[in-house]
Amino acid sequence: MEIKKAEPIEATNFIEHEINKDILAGKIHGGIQTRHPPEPSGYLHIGHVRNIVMNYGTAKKYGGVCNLRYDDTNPLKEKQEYVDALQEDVQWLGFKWGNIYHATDYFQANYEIAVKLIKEGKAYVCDLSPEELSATRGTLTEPGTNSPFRDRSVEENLDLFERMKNGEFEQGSRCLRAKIDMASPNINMRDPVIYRIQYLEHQRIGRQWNIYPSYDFSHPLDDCLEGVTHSICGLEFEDHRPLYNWVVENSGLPNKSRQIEYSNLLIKNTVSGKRNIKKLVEEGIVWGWDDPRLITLRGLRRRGILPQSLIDFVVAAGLSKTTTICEKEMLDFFVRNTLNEKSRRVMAVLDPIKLVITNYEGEGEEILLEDYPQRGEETTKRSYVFGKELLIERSDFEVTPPPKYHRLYVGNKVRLKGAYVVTCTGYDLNEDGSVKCVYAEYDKDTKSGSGVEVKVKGTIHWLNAKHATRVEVRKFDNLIADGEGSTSERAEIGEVVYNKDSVHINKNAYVEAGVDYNLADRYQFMRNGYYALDCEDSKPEALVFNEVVGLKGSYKPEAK
RNA sequence: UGGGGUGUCGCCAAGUGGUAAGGCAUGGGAUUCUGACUCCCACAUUCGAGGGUUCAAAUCCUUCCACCCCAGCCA
Repeated sequence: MEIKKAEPIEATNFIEHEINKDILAGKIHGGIQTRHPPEPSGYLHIGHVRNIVMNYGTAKKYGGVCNLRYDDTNPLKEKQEYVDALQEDVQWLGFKWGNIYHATDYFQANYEIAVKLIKEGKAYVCDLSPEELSATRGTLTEPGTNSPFRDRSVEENLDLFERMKNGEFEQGSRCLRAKIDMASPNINMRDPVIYRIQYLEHQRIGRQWNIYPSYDFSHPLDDCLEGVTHSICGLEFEDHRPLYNWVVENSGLPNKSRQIEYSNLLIKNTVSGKRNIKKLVEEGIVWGWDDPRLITLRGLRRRGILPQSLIDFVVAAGLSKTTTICEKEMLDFFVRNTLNEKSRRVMAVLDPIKLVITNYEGEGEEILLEDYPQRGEETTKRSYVFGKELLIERSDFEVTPPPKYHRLYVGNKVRLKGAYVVTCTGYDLNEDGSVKCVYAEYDKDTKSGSGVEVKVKGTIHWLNAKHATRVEVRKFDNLIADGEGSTSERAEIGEVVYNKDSVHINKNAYVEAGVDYNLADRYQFMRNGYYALDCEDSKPEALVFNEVVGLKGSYKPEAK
């Protein structure tokens, strides 16, 4: 891959400002390099999109490269399943990595640097148990105390570390610690553990290693080894930065990567965070990682949300160091925006009532409907059948219309999308008082495309009762955290109540006959910004539609 | 009560001493064969609060307040 020598660009966020400063200060000798370092311990969700956009996007803007690196230093949590899914999801988003690396690729190098640190007296093997170690770490307000093993000789440390590597000791019995400062006000600097013993089957390298470097040790090293110039990560690592720098400085590696932190992106009242989502999956509260009620990439995808919307949303949300909790409406806007641009339109009726065109004679006639009206003249068209007996949306007729209602009521004219202008003449009621059937007369001169202009205030969508396919429509709500307040905004599991009725199944919806729901295409319902789609993973007859797209600007009877 | 961060419109967010960008949401209007889209117009005399420096401060100093993160051999 061609890598451009770093030059300042017009900064759109504080990270770019920082990078520009580094370039101007002459700290960058080649191109900009970043990395996307997920731990394969779960599926990607919308919060990760910011990280992905930052890393891949920033590298791209500078003409540099972003590599994908699996941060697989903890076999306990990681699975091949997640490794595979991660790549698919990043590709689905449309980002391209330079190379794929694994933290495990650097285990030998990490090990050698650890040995070097031991030789320099900067690391030591500690025999304290995890409990003992914790007890000597001190507290937030009190300093820790030195380990009794802190001043072991280099020879003894070397020997012990070698034997840890060879698997001679029990898990948890010993660890390698960096010798920094037990009195540091920053707890991360109180002789952090940099290697631990673990006899676990690693999803990638099996039982090759008995010792595993910790994140704090391997991450900065891997960054430097790989040539990363800027290691962009979450705010939670901010107070690890001194340790990051300590490792970089003491590694002896020529490339000095710099860590820059930014805040995470959350959506208000949604359950976010890999750990939280995982819990929902494991406890069976949702169907899986791709449950459409979830904000995982796969969940959003099954809801019909396109990757472009997510990227646009994240870019629009900007970047800062304050915790970003966006309202769902903001995401909705970008979802609508992309869908509006890309979806193929199709007529559908979610809650049907019959409309009879009393003066219509004959078996029916062909009409043409635009597939993509947003493309203007470029659009393809499909053929559909107009007839005597139609289905319309229940909400498109009112017995006693509220003020400013301009759809169907007795005496009112309305255009049937793509077909004729009709005048409502009457209706039948069921025994329970609900509307059974609506009657109307059509004006044969008003066919769409005929050039005859009739001013009507409403246009409604419809289906031919004989040429409509009954489909199951499922509506998914975000699985939301309970109510207001900072705790629930963060959507911590265990502290929140979930909306119970988050899936709405409507088996009485209809769409145009002949529409192929196996296509990986998006369809937009006729009015109100409802979108329907088939999703690859769902059953062919299942049509998912998402309310996330909202009902912007629809008729509000309460508004005068 | 230790350390590290953050506080600019209902929600995001620019701004880095020269007199408050933009997006979402909202309200109003135009247009419309989707009450969608599009298009106009409105929307912070004020930047967590109080002091101070300066001709001039959201930007500098200072005191205070609020919230977030850190005591895994997790990342």
